[in-house]
Order: sequence, then structure tokens, then C-alpha cells
Amino acid sequence: MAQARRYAGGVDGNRSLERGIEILRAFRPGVDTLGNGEIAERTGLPRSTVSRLTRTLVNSGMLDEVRAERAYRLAASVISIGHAMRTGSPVLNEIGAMMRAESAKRRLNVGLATADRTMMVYLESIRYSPRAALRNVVAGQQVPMELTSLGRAYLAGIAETRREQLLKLFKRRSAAATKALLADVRTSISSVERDGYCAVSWQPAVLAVATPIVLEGLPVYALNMSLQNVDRSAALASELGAYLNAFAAKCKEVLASR
Amino acid sequence: MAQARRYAGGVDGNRSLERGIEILRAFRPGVDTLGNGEIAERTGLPRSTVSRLTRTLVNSGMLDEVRAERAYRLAASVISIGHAMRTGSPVLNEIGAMMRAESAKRRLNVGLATADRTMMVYLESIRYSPRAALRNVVAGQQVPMELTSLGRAYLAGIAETRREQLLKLFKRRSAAATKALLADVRTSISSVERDGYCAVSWQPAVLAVATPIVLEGLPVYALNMSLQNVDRSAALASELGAYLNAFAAKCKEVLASR
DNA sequence: CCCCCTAATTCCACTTAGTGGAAATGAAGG
DNA sequence: CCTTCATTTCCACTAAGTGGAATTAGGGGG
Repeated sequence: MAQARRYAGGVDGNRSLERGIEILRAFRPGVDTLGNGEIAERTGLPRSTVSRLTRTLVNSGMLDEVRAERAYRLAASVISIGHAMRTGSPVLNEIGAMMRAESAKRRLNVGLATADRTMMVYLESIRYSPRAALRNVVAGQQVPMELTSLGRAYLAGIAETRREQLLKLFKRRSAAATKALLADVRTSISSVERDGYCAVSWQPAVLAVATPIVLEGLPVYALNMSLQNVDRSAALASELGAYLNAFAAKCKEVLASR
Repeated sequence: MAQARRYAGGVDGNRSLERGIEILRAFRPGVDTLGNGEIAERTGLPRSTVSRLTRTLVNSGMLDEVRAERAYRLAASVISIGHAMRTGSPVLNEIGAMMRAESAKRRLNVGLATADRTMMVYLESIRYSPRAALRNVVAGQQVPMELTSLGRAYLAGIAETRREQLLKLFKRRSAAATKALLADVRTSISSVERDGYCAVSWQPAVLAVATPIVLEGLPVYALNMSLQNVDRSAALASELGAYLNAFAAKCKEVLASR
């Protein structure tokens, strides 16, 4: 009857695979282990189904079983695949080294991110610190799209229809302060259109600027620069913005000739 | 009839989910995009099945579609999940900072890895360089288990039955020099049992030592230290080994009290 | 030490969701 | 414009997957 399509109120696709992926997603940063019960709760799937799917994920090497606590944790395979994603990314390959150099030269944080649903996820985030030992690089960390310069630059870079979809999702997500927030987001988007970048101070004493990178055949990325322990000032923002615009121009040049 | 078990000559599990994961695994480092045809070749799955599963993976956010070349690439979600794995790992959480400090103090590379099938995958690899700008950290990179100090330390740390399974796999994999290689592997394992570490010079002018970390309720890990641009010498190897043993002891202390 | 209680796993009848060969569609090139 | 290769859609078939119920396995008390 059904032709591998449109199962109970869904879109095309393979239900078991979708559910298996949902289970993997249930492991968020900070969550170490999850038992089948907790997974069932978080995903809304029947317990017996979860039991079978986690078994499959263990066999496929995506989950490790912790027999003692009857629980599972993400296995090493997931970072292998993550690594394949990063090394496969043409953008990161081309400009990763430039980002490091720029971070060292300007003494600030430089990041490259793209969207995962309604979050921005860093492909690379180079954290500058005066002490060399504290400098570090993070990949995979998520920050909220609507609250960050990265996310707003991304929104400015994507197709309008998609942007409006996402804005609706934010509205549904945060009950309070929605109106002001959305206005803020739109201001940032205009700022990108006018100046090439937007500045947001999402976290206290951190000033961040970001700009979109739009390339044919690739998802939209956003590039950012940020400084910790500073007072937010318009002058500083426009200085950072100028650095960012110059750097982004250099990146786009390199990427265009790939 | 079939109760979600033992489909055509397989073990228990969900076939579609297994296949979907296989598709994700087909994207190895260096492979940027893959079309459905190539995926079908690499995985041995029927083309129509691949077509449906890739669509599902796109809907689930694990793959990005590149319409222009009718191909797919791994999406940002996979590094989100990879990041969740790393932050969820109690071992990396506890000793990551210590590893950085040790790398800076001893001026050498420090790595933590575990197994993904027959490969070792780095949870963290801290690459020391005299120039601060060149120091970097990699996660997810794979190295062959049977050829590296990391892999051999891991083999020394796991249950004997599992070890013998893996050794058989290596035999099947590399046709040439198998006998000598396996003897080498066993020598390394004895070396771990006797000295606490093993030394291997897998890549030219790189000397590496590694030791297993075995903890209740966690997969076996391996910790390594390595130096580039050195001549292999027994004296240097035992010096590195001593550093490693001291460091591993400190790590185990921290991990025991978690 | 045994028994209860909770949670995970297995069982099983049901039937839909998935399958893969064949047809259709679509892109690239002569 | 027509051919060729590749990818996607179609569709009849049925095995694979489902989820509620029964069962088993842990893990605290009593």
C-alpha cells in the first residue's frame, strides 16, 4: 500500500532512519549517558521501538553501551564522521589557515559557522588568548541563531522564504520579548545589507560582529570576529566590522578561485 | 512474520537505520560530495534505496543537497553530534586541560583516542609547535590500529577475546607482511604489560609512545605522546615512556575520584 | 535471603512501511 | 534535436517493523 512515503502524518522518507537520527540527537552537550527510558521520553517514541533502535545503533558503532547503568553514550564513530565533514568542507579547507593567522594578527576570536536547524554551529571557533596555552579551537558548538551576530548574518544571507520560516520558529520558541527580539533581528539584517556586517553583544562584555558568506552550491556560512572583556561601543564595533569586511573580502577572493 | 530481527542473513537490528548509517560512513575524510550513484557503489545498496535514504538524511539534517551536481555532503548536524560526544565524554572532560598543560610543559604532542572499528580515532590530539600560531588541536582523525602506538596500547587494554577478533581482521586486511606485522603488534602488547607503554615509529621521524586507560563502564582509551623530527632511539623512547607513565598515573588518579 | 517493585526487553499478531526491478524523467553531449 | 547515461519515481509484493502485552532482569528493602 504505502510506497515508502508519507507515513502517519509525515513527509516522504524512511521512518526508522529518521527515528534513529532523532535518538542520536537526544544526546546533547552536557548529557553523558541516556537510558532507553529517557530516550523514549525525550523523543516521544514507544519504549520497545527505542530498545530496538538503540541496539541497532550500538551494532552500527554509533552508540556505546554502558551495561552497568543500562544506558548508552555516543560512540567515537560520531566524531569520525564529524571529522570527515570538516575535512570535506571546501570553505573550512580554504580559509581555516587564514582564520588562524587573522586571529593571531588581530588578537581576537575568529569563527566560522553554519546552521543546524535553528541553531548556529561552529565549524571552527578560534579563541584568542594572550596566553598561548589557553588559545583553543572548538568545533560543533551551538549558539542560538536569533540572538547572535553569527545567526543574524546567516539570516541575512539566506533566501527570504527560508528566513521568514525561521523567524516564525523563533516567535513560537521564545514566548517573552518576542516583538522586541524580532525587531532587533531585522535591524541586524538591515545592518548587514547596509554595512556588510552586524554587531551583537549577546553575552555580557563580549562584542561580536559577523558577516554572511554565500557561495554557489554550498550552504550559507557566517564568519565572525569577537572580543571579550570590552565595553560595547559603536566605535569599537565599527573597527571590528572594518577588520571583518576586509578579511571576508580576502576569503571570498580565495574561495572564488577554487 | 519477521519480528524486526534477522533480516536476510544479518544480525538483529533495524535494516533501514543500519543502511542509513552506512551511507553517512561512506563520506570519508577527503571525500567532499557523493552522488547517489557513488553511494550505491560504495555501500552495495540498490540505487533506488539509496535515493530514498539520502532524501531522509537530508530531511533529518544530516546531509546537505548540492542540487547543481546532484550530490550530497555531510551537513553541520554531524559536528553538532560530534561535539555532544566530546563534551559528554567524562574522560576528555577530566583530563583535557591536563593534556594541554602537559603538551606545553614537555613540548610534545599529546593525544587521547579510542577505537572506531579497526581504526583509532582521536578524541583530542594536541599538536605542539614551537610557534604558538601553529599549535593546534584535532578531533576525529583516524589512524590505523595495528600500526600505531595508540592502537597497540588499546589492544593491550581490551579483553583478550576482542583482541583476538581484531587481530584476525588485520590479517585479512593487509595481505603482505602480515606475519611480521602481527609479531610486531604482539611485541608492543608485551611491552605495555612490562613497561606500561609501547613505543612505535609509524611515520618517518616521528616517535610515539602510548598507554591504555581502562575504566569501569567506559570504553578503553589510549593516551599518547609523540615527537616529530627526531631519530628513533631507545633512550628517547624510554624517556618519553617515563613522562607518559607519570602523566597517565596523574590522569588515573583524577579519573578514579570522579 | 527472598520478595517486591520498577524498568528494560522480548514476544507476537497485525499491517504498513520499505523494497527493488522496471518505467519515466531529466541532464549532458554529439 | 535526438541519443545516452544517471537519477528518481512508480508500484505490486511481502517481509520488515511496529507497539501493546507479557516477560524477564535488576536492585532495594523487609
